[in-house]
Amino acid sequence: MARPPTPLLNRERIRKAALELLDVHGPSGFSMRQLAAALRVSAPSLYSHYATKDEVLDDVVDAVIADVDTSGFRHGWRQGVLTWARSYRDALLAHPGVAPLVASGTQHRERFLAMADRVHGGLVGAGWPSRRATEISGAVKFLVIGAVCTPFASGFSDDPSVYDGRFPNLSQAHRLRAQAARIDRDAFELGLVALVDGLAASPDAPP
Amino acid sequence: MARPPTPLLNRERIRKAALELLDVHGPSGFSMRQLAAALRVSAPSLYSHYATKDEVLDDVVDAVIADVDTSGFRHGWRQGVLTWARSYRDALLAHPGVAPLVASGTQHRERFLAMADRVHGGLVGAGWPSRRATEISGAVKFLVIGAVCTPFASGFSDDPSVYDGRFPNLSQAHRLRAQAARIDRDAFELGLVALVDGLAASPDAPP
DNA sequence: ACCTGAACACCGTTCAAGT
DNA sequence: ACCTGAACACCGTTCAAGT
Repeated sequence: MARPPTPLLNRERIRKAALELLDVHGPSGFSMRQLAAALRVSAPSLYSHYATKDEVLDDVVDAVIADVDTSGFRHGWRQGVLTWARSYRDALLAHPGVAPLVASGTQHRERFLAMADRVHGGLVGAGWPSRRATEISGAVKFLVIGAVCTPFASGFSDDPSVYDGRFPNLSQAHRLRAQAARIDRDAFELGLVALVDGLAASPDAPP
Repeated sequence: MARPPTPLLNRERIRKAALELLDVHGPSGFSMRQLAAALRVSAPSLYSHYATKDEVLDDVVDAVIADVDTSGFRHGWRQGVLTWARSYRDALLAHPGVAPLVASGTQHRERFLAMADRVHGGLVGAGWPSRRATEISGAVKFLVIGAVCTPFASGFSDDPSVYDGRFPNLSQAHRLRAQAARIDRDAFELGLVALVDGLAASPDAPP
């Protein structure tokens, strides 16, 4: 079936199937051949719509980032940063397979730049020096990316005998795994609020 | 040359060559076949010493983590956290290819647990409730991993025309790239100090 | 025990060929 | 323009064979 009357594929269909494949099988289970199979098409067909695998993944990241909320700066820089960071984390947490792609990408995409632009504008508009605004954006992004790339609590074993004796301070660590999602969120929230509080207390902080 | 009198390989030689290969070619350029070639050996030979590629990478991570300094808790929890976070970042920044491996790994390795144990012990010993200590460890780790996985400033383009008009707040963004390393460090330092300051100001903070 | 070449089931991507 | 099968240069890993 070559050149069917109505095209079998378009970028949107490919992007949606790619996101689904990432969600279900994770980044390591994602391949152009698997993606093509999910779309009931041969692998080279994808190259009529995307030049490379990375371009497909770039588009997926872009779509996920679209949900990030930068409107909070209307209510001051603190609220702006809190809303941005939380919605950024939420968006990536909804698609864990996408997080590593955000971390490693060079992110020249429109939506990334638009997001960075609004955040920087919000901070400078509130009175932060441009230089400080850049650093604050960076620090918050680090926290979000870290929180989303490396689930902290789930990194521990759920077998208590792993810790017994050898790591006395982690003797309760096996309980971490059971509540991993909550602990990861609490750790993120603690870090985010402490960071914003610390910034508010700094000498050059705007009111 | 089968079964030579003196073995050609051992885990240490493999691990060192693997780290070098990662440093030079990055994670995407790392393969068991390339590693074997660097050691002037056939690829299957590696499987006499490591069961899988992941096991090799695990060992490399473990060796890099060995440099992390958790001794600062002798001088109080603030100094402990600052020293830990900075040396953790330094260790990973010295081997950028290793950072994504730390982020994605489940990290059951001895040295990870030993590090987590000392940090948790240091925080609890200083007077933080165990629960809070876990969250603080997590938040700091998020910041470090984020800082090391996703170079912030270098994610921007060095072509000014990319920003002109469309992203007014980023009009100076092309200057970021030139000083990317310094800006990334400043953003990390700002975030780290603000986080520790914010923690120190919290209601349940020990003296 | 430790190394080898051959082989299996995968990759991303290119290309000539079809409509 | 859009899709196909065949092919190229790669993967990680297994396995029988050698010493």
